[in-house]
This record gives sequence, structure tokens and C-alpha cells, in this order.
Amino acid sequence: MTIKVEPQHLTTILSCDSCAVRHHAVCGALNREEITQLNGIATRRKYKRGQVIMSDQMPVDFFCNIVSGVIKLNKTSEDGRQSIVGLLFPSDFLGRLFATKNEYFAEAITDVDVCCFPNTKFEKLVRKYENLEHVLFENTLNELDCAREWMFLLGRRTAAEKVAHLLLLISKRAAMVGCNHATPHGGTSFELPLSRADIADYLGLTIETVSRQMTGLKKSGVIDLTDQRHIIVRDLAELEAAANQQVQ
Amino acid sequence: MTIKVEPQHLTTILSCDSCAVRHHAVCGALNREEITQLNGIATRRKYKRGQVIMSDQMPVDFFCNIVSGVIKLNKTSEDGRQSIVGLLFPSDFLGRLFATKNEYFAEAITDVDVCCFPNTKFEKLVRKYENLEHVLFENTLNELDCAREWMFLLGRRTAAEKVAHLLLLISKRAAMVGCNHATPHGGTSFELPLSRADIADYLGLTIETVSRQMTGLKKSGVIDLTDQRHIIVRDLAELEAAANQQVQ
DNA sequence: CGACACTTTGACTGTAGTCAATGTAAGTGG
DNA sequence: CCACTTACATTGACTACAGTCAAAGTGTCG
Repeated sequence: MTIKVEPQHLTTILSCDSCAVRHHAVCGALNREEITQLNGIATRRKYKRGQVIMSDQMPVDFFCNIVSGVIKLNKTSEDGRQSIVGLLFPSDFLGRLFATKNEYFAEAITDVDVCCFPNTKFEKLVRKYENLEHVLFENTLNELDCAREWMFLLGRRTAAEKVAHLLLLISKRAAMVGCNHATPHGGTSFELPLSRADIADYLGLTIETVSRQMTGLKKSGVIDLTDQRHIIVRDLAELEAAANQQVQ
Repeated sequence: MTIKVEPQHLTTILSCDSCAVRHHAVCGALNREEITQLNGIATRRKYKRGQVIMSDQMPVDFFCNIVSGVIKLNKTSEDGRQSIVGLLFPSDFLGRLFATKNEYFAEAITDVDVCCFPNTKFEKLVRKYENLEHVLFENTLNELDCAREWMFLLGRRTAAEKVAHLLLLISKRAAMVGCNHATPHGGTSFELPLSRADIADYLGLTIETVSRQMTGLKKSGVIDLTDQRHIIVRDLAELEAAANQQVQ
């Protein structure tokens, strides 16, 4: 008679098990063995607001999942013009797999908490566990969809629509992570992690135009600003309307 | 004594072997077995200029590689505004894997020749051969990089720069497929596959602005237009300069 | 308190959009 | 072959949306 012994990784309690973003991040779709392996190479790291996490100037030796905070993916041209080409929220994955060089720089927009995986070890795991690669692939396909959505916004929407769309996007992501508060009558409120300059860079506008559009939304009663960062949306449907040019 | 018999798929000559884009398309990175399997489910299809290949209205039951011609990926809003979110040239892959629905519509910009793979069969192969999935993943990562490059262009570049960038892009892709002619003094010439309206949709401009920028480039001697579609670039370096605002 | 960073507001400008007319080229049918 | 149509492109005059420049306002921190 033999006593069946469970492999160790099936019984150990992992730090991943209590991770705040475990259900939304790519890790959520992994099986026990994969999670265990990933857990083995993961280390937590913290960045202060404004710190550069990855730069286009230096080689990057890790990927990471965002546990808390917001990160911007920034692209800068030689003549100094900036554009944010991606916003990363908790549970999002940061880093370009199989890259020879890094084309953007990632900066912490708020204080952030990330779960890091060393470059080479992670890519080794990706090759070993095809499921992990598949999950990352699906993630990238979604990012591509978002990028194309944003291309439409940048090319074809007015300043007012752009700002309304961004507020909508952030309110949705804030809701996912539970950093917002629903109010009666279909409203919500949240902290805006971006400065006016960041918003401008993400929307292809200037700071002044962003500011004017924000006061415009305030004057028309769609949103309320207690301070410059705290947004109260009276009625999401109204914001949705503003995001699609139906200016009533 | 035994006579070694090669498995059949190692000896058969496939239609893929003589495919015009075999070295550039995703297929180029596959091994003999994978190519054979893919060859088995592939069918060639032709579309006339203007025909819709995939629509956001109806389910799509195939993916494809472009063998010749140019396809646009189009996004349309409810109120009729259009934006091209991707241009596909020979060797590019068309279709969104693992999608529940299709968000764009793909239209032939010139007469095109594609190599089609039925949806379900193809995704089955993707699951079976992890290398195939890997190749498609890398392809998607590159598409994402291009999309972000374009986001910068849409948000931060002037009309003149936009047009110059597009001409540069097309001249490069045309060179890859061998549909252009190098001229002395670092110049080149090629057929413009896009109409002014398509260019406008891809650059987030209007037809009139595109037209004005084209005549601007012509007047400053950077390009020459024999007819509305045939572009002669005197000196690529000059075009490159125009694409980066260094208006001399 | 002052210094500093960020935001708002105002006045003005300029780039690209709008509207309209004209030009060009390819295709059709008498 | 030539009028006619149709689709696409160019050009012009004018407008408007967003950018620029500048000043004032707000909030935070030492």
C-alpha cells in the first residue's frame, strides 16, 4: 500500500494567492504549476510618483504586473514632442517580450507597486509553458484593439470628446480596481491619476485645451471638480453622450 | 536491412514553396511539418478593388495572408466618421485570433490576392503547434509597436509631417515587395495604392488638406506627381526631413 | 511666509476644416 | 468620335477649433 503524496507545489501557499490583482492579471489564467513557477521568480518592487520604471535609453531586464498605481507609456521624439501611447492600471502587464530594444519609457504616474519577473527567466517560462504564452498573446491582442480604438480617437474626435472619453476610460478602470464610489442616479466619483499635462499628452492636445474642456464639462453640469484631481460624474450616461459628440 | 522512407510531408512539394511572400509572411518562420499542415487548409482567394473582405457586421470565418495588393482596416463610428487603423501589405496577416467579434472592416484598396485559412481549423493548428502561435504573437507585438508609432503621429505631428510619413511608409513597403523603382541620387518612385480619401482617413485629416500637402511637397521639389497616383521621390533624405518637420 | 509646481483664464493666432467651384481622367452610349 | 456621366482631385475663400503666449489663480511644502 502506497501513500499518495501531493507534489509540493500543489500544497504550498503562495504569495500570489493573496495578490490584490490575481483575478484580473495574466496570472489569473494560469494553472497551479505555472503560478508556482512564476511565484518563484517574482519580486515585489515599489516606485514613487514620477520615477522612470523602464527607459528607451537603457536595456530593461524585467517585466512586471502592476499591483497598484498607474503607469504611463511614453514616446518622445527628437524635438521633444511627447505622446502617451498607453496607460497601465493595476493588473496590466508592462514590458515588451522578445524585444531587442525598448521603444518607450514607462513612468510611474502615481506611487506604484509592481510584481517583477526577470527578463530571461520569464521568457524561459514563456517558452516552457505554452499556456503562459497564450495568455500573454491574448493580452497583447487586447492591447492592440485598445491602441486602434485610441487611433480613431486621436484622428477623428474633437477635444471635448477626447476628454470625455478619457474620463470614461479612467472611471471604468477605477471601478475595476475598486478605487471609485458609485453615487445615486448612475453617477460615480474617482481620483484622476493624471496631471493636465499627462492628459494632454495622451489625447494629443495642449494643457490649456484640456483645462478648458474640463471647465466646459463642469459648466454644463456633466462633472464636478472638488479639487483639480477629484472628479464627480453626475450621470455616466451624460458623460457617455459628451464622449460621442451628442452635445445636448 | 530496412529502407528508410521519409514521411510524406518531408518530400512533397507544396504550393507554399513557390508563394511570392513565403519569406516575409508568418509562414516563413515555420518548419516543414507546420507548413505542410497549413498548406493543407489554405485556399487562395481574390478580391477586386473596393470589395469588403471582412466586416464588423457579419461573423468572419477565416484568417489570411496577403499575397499581393493592399488592404485597409477601417473603423467607423455611428455618426459616420471613418478612420483607417491599419494598412496591410503583401506578407501581412489579416484577422483577429480568439475574437468573439470583429471590430473593424477590411476592404481591398487595390485588387488583392490572399491565402485563406478557415477559422476553426487554423485556431486548432495554432493550439497544436506552439511555434505557429509564437510567430503570430511576435507578429502581433510588431503590429502593436506600429500602432503606437501611429498614435504619436496622429496626436503630435502636423499635416505636412503626416503626409510625408505616409509616403515614406509606403515607399518602404513597396520596396519590400519590389513594386518600386530606385532612381539615382537616393530617390525612388512608386504607385500610391491609396486614394486621397484613404490617406485622409489614415492620417486623421481631410481630403483637401491631404491634397494641399501633396502639392506643397511637389512645389518644394521633394516629390513629383506624374499622375495622381504615381509618386516620384527625388531624394528620400529630403522626404525624411519633411517627415520630421525640418522644413528647410 | 515665500517658492514652486500645476492649473485656469484671457486675448490672439494659425493650422486645418468647411463649403463651394473648378479641374482631370476614365468609362458609357449615341 | 464626341457629348455626357461619374468619380476623384485640386484650388480658393472663409471659418473655427485648438494652439500659443502671457498673466493670474490655486495648492503644497519647506
